Amino acid sequence: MNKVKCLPAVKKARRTEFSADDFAVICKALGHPARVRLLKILIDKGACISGDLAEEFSLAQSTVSEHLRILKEASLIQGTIDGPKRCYCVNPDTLDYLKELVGRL
Amino acid sequence: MNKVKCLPAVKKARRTEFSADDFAVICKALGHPARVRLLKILIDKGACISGDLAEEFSLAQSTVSEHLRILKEASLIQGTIDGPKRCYCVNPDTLDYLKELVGRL
DNA sequence: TACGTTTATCGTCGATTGACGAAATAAAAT
DNA sequence: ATTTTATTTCGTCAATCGACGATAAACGTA
Repeated sequence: MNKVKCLPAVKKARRTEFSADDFAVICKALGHPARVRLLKILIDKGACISGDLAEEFSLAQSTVSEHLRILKEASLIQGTIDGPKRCYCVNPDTLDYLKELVGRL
Repeated sequence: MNKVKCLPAVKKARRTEFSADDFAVICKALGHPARVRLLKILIDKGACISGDLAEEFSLAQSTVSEHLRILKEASLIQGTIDGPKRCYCVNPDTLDYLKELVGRL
């Protein structure tokens, strides 16, 4: 069972056949309630400063940062530097890809 | 972050608001490529005997059985006894629920 | 330059996962 | 009733996860 750690070419992968590996990578990243909530907040609010996100959870700042890193590694979100802060937002391509993969189940 | 290990009431949970916990439980179960492939085979073939499933993977039979157990715990599949064999099939309710949750992202 | 603010990374620890072979279980066939 | 077949469960082990506090890094500002 070969490992796939990230989704380097989300756009390319679309419109081809179902990829169990891609789907597993995305699902694994979403296999924790905190990460699902983080993603949902970003979807609903459009974008959020990392600090604001951390306040919504009863988790240490470093833990939230780690969850964000995992979501970013799966290409589900992307972060842009905004001064000393980080502004995170959803990666719509991966979200679309997820919906496409689920639709093909 | 409270833990949710299974989906005891998939049908009831539908048609209500988005549940990050339910979504995380399903995604966690699908966070391994072998389990995604197992589910896909069951979807495409309708139903499969456990032994036939193990042959498609370069994994020990007990490992495949364990993956099937995890899928079953997440209500994604269900198994019925067919003599000494087990016949697994998809649980369409959970699959629909997954599609619904993804649609609400 | 030095300081404060914000976020990422590091090191640690206990818990969980994934894999396997061996043993146990359940039903069918002899 | 014993054996065979099919599958689950158990025990083990290394690897990964999730959480935390402490530290480091990046940036704006005094």
